[in-house]
Amino acid sequence: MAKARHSRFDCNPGCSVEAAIGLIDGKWKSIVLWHLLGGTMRFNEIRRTMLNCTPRMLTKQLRELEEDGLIVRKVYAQVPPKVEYSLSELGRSMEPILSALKRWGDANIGLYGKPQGHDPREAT
Amino acid sequence: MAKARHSRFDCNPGCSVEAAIGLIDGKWKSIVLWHLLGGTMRFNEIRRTMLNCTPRMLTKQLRELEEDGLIVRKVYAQVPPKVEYSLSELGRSMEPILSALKRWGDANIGLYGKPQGHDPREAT
DNA sequence: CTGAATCCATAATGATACTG
DNA sequence: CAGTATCATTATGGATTCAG
Repeated sequence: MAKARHSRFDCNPGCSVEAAIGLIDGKWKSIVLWHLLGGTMRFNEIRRTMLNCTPRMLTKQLRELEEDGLIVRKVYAQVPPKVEYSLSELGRSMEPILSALKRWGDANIGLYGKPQGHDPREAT
Repeated sequence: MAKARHSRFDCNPGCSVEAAIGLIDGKWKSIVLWHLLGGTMRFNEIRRTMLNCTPRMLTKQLRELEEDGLIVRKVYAQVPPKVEYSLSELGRSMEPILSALKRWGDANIGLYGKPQGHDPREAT
């Protein structure tokens, strides 16, 4: 959780909705988490799932997710570099939220052809 | 739904997670929706639940939610003005998401004393 | 009461190029 | 491969004032 990057608890102390949403806002966070539900992934592997995300942005989002304790970053000391990202326990506990988002999206905006193409549960 | 304010479907066509999250990001949207789960509310009534939200911001968020078809804005032609906001069917369908957020927040960040103080379900 | 108008500060995101 | 660095742009949020 590091230092409080989120000064967004100004709704009121009990507003946990705000707290929760604060961790998965940002343009790509929820997507990353969703993909990681399917298992460990490497940097470029994640990138390939969202080609419009620049490495700069991806790095930043990953770092924040890591700070918030939602994902785990594992670096292999080798050349070429290898870094793996996976969900922490806390991150995995967001599964209900992510699933709810997915279901809602599929039901209400899934107008773009078949909803999936990459259901994490059927990924490696 | 108006014109596509959300050009955030760049993950991939099936990425409904992104689509869904795109509708409730912003600093206050999820909070507003959460509160409206408890029933119709007026402008300042909503404001009082998040004192750090300026009228400008609240207006903007409400307009966007309206554009996206999540809430309904009802204006009474009278003086002083009276405007009521309530969830649309679509907005109400987000209840699972909002509940998931709330539950997660309560479980993982509810370190600020008793979680509620305003459970919409027990509001008027 | 429910906003709109204006101005401003900062944060978020993006493009591009480069590196160990 | 997994990032950094730099620059530019845009989006977001806020303060304040005004109005029907």
